[in-house]
Amino acid sequence: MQNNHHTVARRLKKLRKDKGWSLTACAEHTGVSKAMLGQIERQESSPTLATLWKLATGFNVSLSWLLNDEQQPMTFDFAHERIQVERLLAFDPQTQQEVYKLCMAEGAQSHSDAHRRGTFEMLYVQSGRLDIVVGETQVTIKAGEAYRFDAAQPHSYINRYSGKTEFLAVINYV
Amino acid sequence: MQNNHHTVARRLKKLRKDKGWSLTACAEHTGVSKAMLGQIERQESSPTLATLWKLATGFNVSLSWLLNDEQQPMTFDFAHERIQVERLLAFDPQTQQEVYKLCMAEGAQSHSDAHRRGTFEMLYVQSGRLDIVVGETQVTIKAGEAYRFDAAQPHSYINRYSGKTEFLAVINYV
DNA sequence: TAACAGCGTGCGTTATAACGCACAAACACT
DNA sequence: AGTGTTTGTGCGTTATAACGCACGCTGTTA
Repeated sequence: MQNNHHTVARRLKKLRKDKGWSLTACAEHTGVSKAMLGQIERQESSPTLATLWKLATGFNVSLSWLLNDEQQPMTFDFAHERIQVERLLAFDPQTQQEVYKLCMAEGAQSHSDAHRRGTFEMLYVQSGRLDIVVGETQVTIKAGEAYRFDAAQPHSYINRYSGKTEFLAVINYV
Repeated sequence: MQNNHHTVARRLKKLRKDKGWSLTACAEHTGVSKAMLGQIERQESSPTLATLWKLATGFNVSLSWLLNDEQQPMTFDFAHERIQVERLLAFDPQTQQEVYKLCMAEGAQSHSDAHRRGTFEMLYVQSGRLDIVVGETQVTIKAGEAYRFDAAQPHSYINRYSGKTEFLAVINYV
C-alpha cells in the first residue's frame, strides 16, 4: 500500500490499450491533453484529482477502481463447472432485457463470448464473492456489491470464494 | 459520478476532526503542508495523486476509501416509513441505468411518481416479500423472485411482510 | 521512392498545486 | 488588563501539472 501511482499508470495504459485508443483518441474521450496522458503513463507526473476524475468518467470506470491496487492473479482452472442457472425474467423485446440468477460452486467458472455491440451486463452478488474477467481487466465483487460492464467482449465469471456464490445477472441488449 | 472531489474535501475534514487533529498536527502526520490542507478542505485546490497518497497513509485509511464515491446508505424515516436506500451503481449516461439496494422495515411503504416515458424498473427480492402497486395493478413478489414494470407511471413499494424486506431495484431510463 | 497519415514524445508557456512564513482571531493562564 | 499558545487563513515564491504545438518515427498507399 504505497507509491501506487505506478499502478495507476499501468492500469490507465492497459485500459487505453484494451479499448484500442491512441493517446489522441483518449484525449478526446477524457478531456485530458495527449501530452499529459503520455506523461502520466510514463509516471513523469502525478495527476490531479480533477484529471483523475476526467479519466475515470472518460473510461467509464469508478475512480476507486482506477486506483485500486489489488494485483490480480489470472489463474484459470478448468475443473468441472458446477453452475446452476435460473431464468427469473425471460427476454422481453420491449425492454430488451433478461434476468438470470446464478449459483456457482466453489472453484467453478463460466465463460461467455462477446455479445453484440452495445450489450451490457449488471451483476449483483447476493452471497459469496465473484471474480469477473472482462477483456484484460479483472474485478472482484463481494456480497452486496454490484458491477456493470460492457458485454460486447468476452467475459468470464469465476468463483474463487471458499463456498458457493449466488449472484444476479441483468443483461441489457441494444 | 461527477465533480466529487467535494466529497474528498468533506471526508478529509471529517476524518481530521474525528481524530481531533488541528491543521498543523495533520500536516505533521501526513507530510502535507498546513496551508495546502486548508486549501483542499475549502476546495480551493485539487490535490495531486501523490498528496492524496500522503493523506491516505497519514490517516491510515486506504486511498480507495478516501475518495469512495459510494454514498453511505441514507435512511428515511417519514412517519412510519423506515427505508434504507443504498446506491450500488450510480447513473451511467452510457447505459442509462442505475442500481439501488433497498431495505424496508415491516409495514414501510414508499411511493415514486411517474418517471419519464420509456423508463422501466426491474425488482429482485433478496429476502422478505414485497408488494408493488403500479397503476391499477398490484403484484406480490417473494424472496428469489423478480419483476419488471413500466416506470412511466406512479408506483409504490409496500412491505406487508412480517419482517424486513431487502430488494434490488434496477432502473433503466430511455 | 515519395507522400501521407497516425502514433508517441520533447519543448516552451501557462495555470496552479505545494510550500514556508507571517498574520489575525480565539482561547488559555497568569 | 498582558502574555503566550494554538487555531485557521492570506501572501509570495517555487515546483510542477496541464496545455498547445511541432518534431521524429513507423506503417500504409500511390
